[in-house]
Amino acid sequence: MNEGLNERSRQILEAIIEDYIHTGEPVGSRAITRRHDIGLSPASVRNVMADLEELGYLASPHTSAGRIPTEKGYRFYLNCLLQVRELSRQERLWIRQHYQRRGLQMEELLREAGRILSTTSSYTGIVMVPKLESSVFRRMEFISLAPRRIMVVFISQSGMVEHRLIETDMPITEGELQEAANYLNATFSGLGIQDIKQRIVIEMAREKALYDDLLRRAILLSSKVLEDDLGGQVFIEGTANILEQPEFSDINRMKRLLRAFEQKSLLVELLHQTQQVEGVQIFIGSPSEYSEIEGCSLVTASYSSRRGTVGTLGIIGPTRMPYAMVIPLVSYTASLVGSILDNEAE
Amino acid sequence: MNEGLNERSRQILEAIIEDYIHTGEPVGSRAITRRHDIGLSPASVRNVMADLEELGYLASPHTSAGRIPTEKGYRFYLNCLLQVRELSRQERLWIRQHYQRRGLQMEELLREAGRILSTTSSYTGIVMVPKLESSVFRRMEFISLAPRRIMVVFISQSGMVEHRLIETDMPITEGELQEAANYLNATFSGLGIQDIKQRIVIEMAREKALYDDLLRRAILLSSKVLEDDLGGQVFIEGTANILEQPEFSDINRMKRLLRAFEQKSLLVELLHQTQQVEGVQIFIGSPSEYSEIEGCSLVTASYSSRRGTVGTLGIIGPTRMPYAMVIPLVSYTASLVGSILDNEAE
DNA sequence: CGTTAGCACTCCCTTTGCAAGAGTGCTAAC
DNA sequence: GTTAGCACTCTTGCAAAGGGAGTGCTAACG
Repeated sequence: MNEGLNERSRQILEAIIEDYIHTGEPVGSRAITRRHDIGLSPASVRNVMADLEELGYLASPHTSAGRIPTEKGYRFYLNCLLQVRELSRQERLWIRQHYQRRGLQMEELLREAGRILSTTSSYTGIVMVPKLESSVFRRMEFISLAPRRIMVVFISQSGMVEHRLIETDMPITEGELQEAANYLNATFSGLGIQDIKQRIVIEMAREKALYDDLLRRAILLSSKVLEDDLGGQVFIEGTANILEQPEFSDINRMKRLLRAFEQKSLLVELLHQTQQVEGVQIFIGSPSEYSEIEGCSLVTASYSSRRGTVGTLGIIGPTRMPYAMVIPLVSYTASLVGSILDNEAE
Repeated sequence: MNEGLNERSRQILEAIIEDYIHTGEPVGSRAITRRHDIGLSPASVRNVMADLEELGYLASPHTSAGRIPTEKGYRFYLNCLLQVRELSRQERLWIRQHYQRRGLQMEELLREAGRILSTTSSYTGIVMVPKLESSVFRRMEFISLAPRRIMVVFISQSGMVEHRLIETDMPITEGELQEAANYLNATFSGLGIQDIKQRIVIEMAREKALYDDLLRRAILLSSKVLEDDLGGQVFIEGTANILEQPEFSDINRMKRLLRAFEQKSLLVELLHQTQQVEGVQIFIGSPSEYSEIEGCSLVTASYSSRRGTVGTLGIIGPTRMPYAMVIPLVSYTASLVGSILDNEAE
């Protein structure tokens, strides 16, 4: 775990990273000795820094600048050096106060969570709406718009609402629709979407065996509704915030990041990856792998309600980020959102 | 209409504005004589330019730069000089092809329209979803989530779907809800929301006189649903596009614009203002009035379906914008969206 | 033998000065 | 009325110079 760094090296590495997080400037040996009490002269610190650079934890932008942490440096810092403090009671209270508006719909709640994450961190908040896949069916309604055009409204246990338009091959009357809905609601209510999909496949297989025409149609309808992935939307709040960071004074970097925000697919992918994992996840954008968010970190955590709905939220900011503040914020927000979802759905 | 400018001044003003729109650089007298055939020497052009500057149509960034159009200059250009060509059949076809995906829900259609506006203009597309106020009621459904918690799904004639959560003072059973919905649907279907609101006020007034408890509740429910403004959302698509424009190499301007995009309220206000007007509207952001979008222009047009739903769409870009291309694009898009809405709602 | 002071060196950043270029406004001639 | 000529202004680019910050090395110190 300590990766062969002795106590002194670790201490100095930590000092450098924390100073760098604080100022954003490369940090030199003298600055360290001034700001931290390590009982060494700048020259000694320099020796250690040279070692750390050789080991790949630090880098220097040019010969006569100070050092900045590398990706590897950050990783080590996050794994071994950083101790995340818990939020104090006051801080918790302060965050909780932002969520006071009750009776929010799920979508609004999550958007709000993104906004709050963004403003309290002064970075960009990012919330992935739960995939319907991961939720529990409550009810669906069919509303006939035209003989062959049906609006389907779909509600999950946790209060997610999705609607979509489907077109049928044959006209269906309102009455038939109503019956179909009743049948489906009675059959599927309380089941996970995954299970329902499987059930549908089975039912479809013996479709011809169904003597009841209506049931057949109901099954067909529901399969149409569920065939596309619902949900999985991403809210990004506070885009402008992150651009205040000095690392984005480079206008091209800024544009690249904005494009990535607009695209969203990259973020969806990343968020989805961390979905399963318990606790706070930190993803550091490397120039090689995810160049769009080079220089950025994603701090995320999954939230979930008791009903099993699962989504991810977090913040995205420059890798040079006060993790000691951000990590508990994200973690607490995730649990808060989870419990609000539980309450709201009652 | 010609505001006292003689033919020559107008010709030169047009030449300057068009050159400026094209290059983005202040344009000097020699450049004019080279690129346009006006049979005058640079010196003569200079005289005219000095006059135009005096009259407020042009300005010079500094003594020895060329001239750039002022706001007033642009206005005159738009009113008197610019002749908007119609789109060719091919161009229409080309745009139409982007809208091929059928069966889109209204929301998705409008978002898509924003995206298409953005990519074809290479500026930022902006679409205001119709205010529910302006639409015609089709149907609502109540879905009971908990004894006192009801999800209301609201559908307009043009296929807009809104849902919201309401809480009631007293528990209502599913059966009662169903009856209430039936009653409201029967009573209000086909009426404009405005009318319905009035009706509700009247009904509420004689609430006590209603012996039927259920009807009273139904009215109460519907008033709760309609009390907040629904709709009026704004989609902004292609933010990153506009930032490619050289006028936004100034990073602060860029940030200001992004903040305005995030805020949206300013845009909602502007779009709402132009809602009533027929045809393409152009709004030029002035440093005095709407400083957030200083240097930007909004080119908008209302779209409407036969059912009376009305929204606004358009693009936002730098004031230095090829209006001859953008205006017909916006205009055609508005009519296209209108007619798609008509078809989709059938 | 680890630590430290001293010092030369490197590199960035800002300032300064200068020259080139573009465009104007004015005046005088056509 | 139009145009050529010219002095003037202002920006832009470039190069040189100076200051500042920080390093790496070496030699001395405890």
